Amino acid sequence: MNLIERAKELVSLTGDRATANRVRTLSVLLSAKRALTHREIADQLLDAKKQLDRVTLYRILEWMSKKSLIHKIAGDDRVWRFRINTEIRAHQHAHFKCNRCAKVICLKDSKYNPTPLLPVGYLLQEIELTIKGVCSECI
Amino acid sequence: MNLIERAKELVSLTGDRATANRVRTLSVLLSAKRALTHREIADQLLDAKKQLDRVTLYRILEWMSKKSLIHKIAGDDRVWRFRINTEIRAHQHAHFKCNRCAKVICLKDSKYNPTPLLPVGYLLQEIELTIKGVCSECI
DNA sequence: GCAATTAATGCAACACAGTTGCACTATTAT
DNA sequence: ATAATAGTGCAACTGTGTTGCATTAATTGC
Ligand SMILES: [Mn+2]
Ligand SMILES: [Mn+2]
Ligand SMILES: [Zn+2]
Ligand SMILES: [Zn+2]
Repeated sequence: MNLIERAKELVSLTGDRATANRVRTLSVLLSAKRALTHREIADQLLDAKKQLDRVTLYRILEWMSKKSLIHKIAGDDRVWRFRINTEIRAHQHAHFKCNRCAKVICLKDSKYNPTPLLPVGYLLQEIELTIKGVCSECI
Repeated sequence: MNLIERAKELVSLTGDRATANRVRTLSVLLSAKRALTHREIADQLLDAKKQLDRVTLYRILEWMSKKSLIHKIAGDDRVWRFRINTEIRAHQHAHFKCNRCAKVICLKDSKYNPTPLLPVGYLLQEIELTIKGVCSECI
C-alpha cells in the first residue's frame, strides 16, 4: 500500500470526508521524519497541479489535530509544528528543538515522571518538556 | 528603600543608563507576583504622566533580558511573558501556565534531572519544562 | 439520476505580537 | 560648550494565524 492510499485510509477512518486536500496533506506528514511548520507543508504541496489555499491548510491541520491524526507543538518562535501521531507518540512525550536550524523532533518516551511541586490548590493537567540544543546535522 | 529606589539601583548596577522608563518598567516587574506580558506591563504603566511607546517597552524588555534582570518565557499563545530574576530563579526552573486564565508563574526548583534520551550526535543545551493545569484562583 | 442538504474550499480582510528604520531627544564624555 | 553616544517615538512593516462569506464539491434522500 503506497503513501497516498495509507493517508486516504487514515482520513476515511475518522468518518469525515476524505478530500484530496486532506489526503495530500496527511501523506506529506506521513513521510516527514520530524515536525513540520505550516510553511514547510505548504512548500511540499507546491508541485501539485492545484495549489491549495493557505487558510484551507490551516483548517485541515486543525481538523487533523482534533481527529488525533497529528499533534501540534508550540515553539518559542511563535510557530506551530505538526507531526503525525503513531501509537508510540500518541501519549505524552518530550520534544527536541535545534537552536541552530529550528528543527523539531519528537523524543521517545523517557521514563521521566518527577512531578514538579505545584503550589497548593493547583491542578496539574499536562507536562510539556522541550529539550533545546544542537541537532546532529548542525553540530 | 522603596520600590522605585530598588529598581533604580538594579538598573544602575548594569552599567547602562538608568532612565526613567527602565526604572518604571523594572519596578512594575519587581512588584509582580507572576510573569507579565508586554500588554500587562504597558497597562500598569498607563497611569504615569507620560505614556511610554510600545516599541520602547519592547526594547526595554529585551535589554533587561540581555542584562539578566528578567527572563522571558515562551507560551503556546505566541506571547512572551517576563519575570524578574531573583537569586532563586536565576538558574533553570520550570513554569506553570493556567489553562483557564493563562497566568504564568515560575516554579521552585524541583529536583528533576532525568535527562531524556536524545538521539546520538545531539547536544543538549537547555531543558524547558512547563506544567499546564488550573491555578488555585480558577478551580 | 436529480434536487436538497451539508461540508469543504478560496479569497479578502482582519488580528495581533513583535520588528525595523530613521529622525529626534536626552545623556554622557571631552 | 561641543561632540559622541545611547535612548525614545513614530510610522511602516513582518509573519503567523483567524474570521466571514460567497462559491464549489461531496453526500443524502428520494
Ligand atoms: Mn511530538
Ligand atoms: Mn521563570
Ligand atoms: Zn539542527
Ligand atoms: Zn488561572
